[in-house]
Amino acid sequence: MKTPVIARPPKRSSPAVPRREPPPAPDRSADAYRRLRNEIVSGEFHPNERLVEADLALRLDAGRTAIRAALVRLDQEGLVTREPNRGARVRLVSDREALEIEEVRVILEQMIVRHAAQRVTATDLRDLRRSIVRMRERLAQGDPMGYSGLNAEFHQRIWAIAAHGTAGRLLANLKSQSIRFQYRTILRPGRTASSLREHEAIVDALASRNPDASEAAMRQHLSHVVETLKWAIEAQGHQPIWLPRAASSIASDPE
Amino acid sequence: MKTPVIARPPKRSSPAVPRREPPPAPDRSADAYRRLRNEIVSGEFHPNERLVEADLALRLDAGRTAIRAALVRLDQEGLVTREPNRGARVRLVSDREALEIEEVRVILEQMIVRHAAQRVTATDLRDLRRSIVRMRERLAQGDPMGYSGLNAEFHQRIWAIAAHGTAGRLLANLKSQSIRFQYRTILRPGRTASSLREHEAIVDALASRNPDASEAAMRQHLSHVVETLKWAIEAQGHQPIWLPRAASSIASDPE
DNA sequence: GCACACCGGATTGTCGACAATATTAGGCAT
DNA sequence: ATGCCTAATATTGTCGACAATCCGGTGTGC
Repeated sequence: MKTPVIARPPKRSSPAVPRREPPPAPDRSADAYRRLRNEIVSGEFHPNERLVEADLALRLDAGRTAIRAALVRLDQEGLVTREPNRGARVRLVSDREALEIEEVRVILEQMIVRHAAQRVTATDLRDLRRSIVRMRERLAQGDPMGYSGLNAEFHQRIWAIAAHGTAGRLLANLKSQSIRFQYRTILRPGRTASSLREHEAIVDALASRNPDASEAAMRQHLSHVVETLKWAIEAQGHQPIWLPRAASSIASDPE
Repeated sequence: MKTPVIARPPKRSSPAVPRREPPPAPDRSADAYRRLRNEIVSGEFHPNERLVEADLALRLDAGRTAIRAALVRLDQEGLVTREPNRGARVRLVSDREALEIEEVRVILEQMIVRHAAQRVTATDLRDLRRSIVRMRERLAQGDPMGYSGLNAEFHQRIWAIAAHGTAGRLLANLKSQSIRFQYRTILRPGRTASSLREHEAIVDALASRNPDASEAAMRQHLSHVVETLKWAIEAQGHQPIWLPRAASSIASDPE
């Protein structure tokens, strides 16, 4: 074993007298990563679509080096797959995997809302209620897409309140992987209305600062989300209208 | 929105008539990643130690390109941190973070053992019992390190039985991040013996194929693990004999 | 002695070129 | 037409060189 000595932490330039506001470093590499990631999660590419480094470099106006680094990160993140000498493609998450992801999400969110219940402040509750008001507006306007966005924001707000970095990171990552499925769940008729009611229940439980009640409310909500996801998968499986005939071999592809 | 068309999956060369067994591609890049990762989790570097690309390239006999890719992966994985233009260092996980990680691990393991209870086969049970026998041997020999290794193997075996890829990946990743803490928990007197008993209880519960009982047994086990972790953190905090005086500023470093 | 600007070495970030490998297309015999 | 071998192309993987940036030390004015 090695001598158990700890190294000094990196010395950040002490901001005692900040000479000048450091202009946000351009950092073309991280930028390319962010943009590529955005394009993938927002569905700019088809699942399994090849991601050719040179093309991406042109498209994102970045060097191949930056693209390469971005692809490595996205691979580790589970958004793309890379095979040696064969390049990268958008990772297709299977139905089974989507359910796995949702299952993990359920227990993580339960854990996190429990933390949130113990730390929530009056300000937090006010913000959450405002979110709900805006969701109600979208519901009234019949704007399920807008509602979905606010829904994501709502949950992220709870993550922030819980201040559980580890769980929050994992949840964010899982969400980005399964986002394609979440699009479909929006379309279930009547789902939005009940979702709103469940969110209200969660806020009420948080307001009571009762971890058990909060977890229960969250479980109630997420059980319906899982149900809706299963419905969406079923519906998709029976109506693969968007699949070219040749690609039907996917289902039978042995792996 | 885009035309919802799915791309064809990659065509693997059909192994109908495998002309020749493809010798496992050398793949120096992935190799560098594995070795660097190994050296980090096995404690070859101090926490916060700088990881200079050129040095690593020499040390691992790899190009700087490969090292660079490995560092990007390890960053995404949470084992190192990278700051733009300032290089990479071994990530130091704080006490708080270690507890967060363990907390997530607890709920994931509970979920996974529940799956395992529904899928466990006679062969699986036999293997688990063999693991226990070997653990008992190590305990008798007073070899806590060896026991710890078998302990890890035991849990991984359960992950494999559960066949929950998503949760398994997350657990493996969490474990590698907090491994430095796990070393310390080994030293708690009497812990090994009770740990063994708890493992036996888990196997018995799995043998009954009862998810609730299995989860309870796992919870019982992990609650003690958390307890031991807290003990280890406490003990360390009061005896920072291995900390150079100057580095005591770590605790007060605001971030 | 202190604050500050500046310089030199060390290290990371990026690019272009080339090698290694996979994929496709074409030719040819059956 | 089909199957198989070979050549041509497309794409990824790697290296070396250089630019950009950071860190530490040194000198200077006050």
